[in-house]
Amino acid sequence: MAAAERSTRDRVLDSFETLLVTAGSRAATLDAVAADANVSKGGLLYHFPSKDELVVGMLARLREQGEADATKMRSAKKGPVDYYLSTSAHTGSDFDRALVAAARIAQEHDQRASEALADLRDGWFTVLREHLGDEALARTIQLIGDGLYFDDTMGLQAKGALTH
Amino acid sequence: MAAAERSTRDRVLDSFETLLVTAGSRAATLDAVAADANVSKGGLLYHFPSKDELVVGMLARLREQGEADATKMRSAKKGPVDYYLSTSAHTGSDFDRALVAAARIAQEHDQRASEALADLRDGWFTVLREHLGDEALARTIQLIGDGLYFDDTMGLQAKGALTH
DNA sequence: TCTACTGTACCGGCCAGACGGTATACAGAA
DNA sequence: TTCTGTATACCGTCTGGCCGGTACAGTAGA
Repeated sequence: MAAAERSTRDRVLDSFETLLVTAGSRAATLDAVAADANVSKGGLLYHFPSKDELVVGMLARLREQGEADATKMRSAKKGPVDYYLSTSAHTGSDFDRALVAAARIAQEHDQRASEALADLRDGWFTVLREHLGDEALARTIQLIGDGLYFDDTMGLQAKGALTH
Repeated sequence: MAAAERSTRDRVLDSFETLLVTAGSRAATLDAVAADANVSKGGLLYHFPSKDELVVGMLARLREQGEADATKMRSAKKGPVDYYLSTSAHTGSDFDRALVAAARIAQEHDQRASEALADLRDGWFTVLREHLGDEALARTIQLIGDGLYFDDTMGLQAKGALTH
């Protein structure tokens, strides 16, 4: 208990994301989230008064993570393209999980989630275009990244990966 | 009622897919599907004794559509690559809808749906590799197609599309 | 008469959310 | 330094509604 001093609030969001990713939105019920986060239902609802607030909180955290990622991408040793493609495939990071979780929410026609994801993609695209100086090429790189990401989140796994 | 003589069974599957795609799996309830298909709940359960059977029926139809698509791809005028990429972005076809619907189901960790999707992708890959004679290139083309597809199903829309 | 339904009535479980507690910490007053 | 008040961070139960599924009686057309 000394290390890993994660707040209840963060633990709840972690569990919400994990359930969304591993079991789908149907399974991500308040009870399930509370149980996974080792909080009572009442405790969960203290931090997030409704399920909708849980979504809002998750997306807010995603945006923070996204800004941090864009910064890392800009200053990556091997350059933004390599960074982008190598992190498009599943890395198992918290950011990854948040991304997939947001995608699940977006599918239930949630406007805010779709916007958050679109904004993230815009951010990456901006960095790629700045670096490459070519809009069409930047778009193609992004499509390949999307493809890698897609294959991975779908559990399809592209065997002959482009990266490495 | 003269034209569009679609069977009740097919109409139910259509509605199930449509609801999955446009509103997510949470919204695709038996009641909602029945209402959308203009069938009573009893009528729906006459054709599909359980929700699970609805999934099975949907995947069976998807596989049929998939085989037809691979055949069309092989004999496409402008070649398989053009056909593949131009149909990766949303075409609004029944096949498209079935594909996205299956992806929604797959996300709720449904093994059968994941398998059906993986088999479809294998089929496309085989055609691409046969035509191109290059495994790595075929894989890259498929990734770009996945990217286009991903962007589209996520409602992100790649503005400077490759297939314009 | 068989198929393909309609419509209604029901049930058990699950789910979001409401609500009434409880434990702890800290602050100011006496 | 003890008493009182208040805020924070929870716990656990309850309720009303929805969802999947059952049951069954009826019916129109081939």
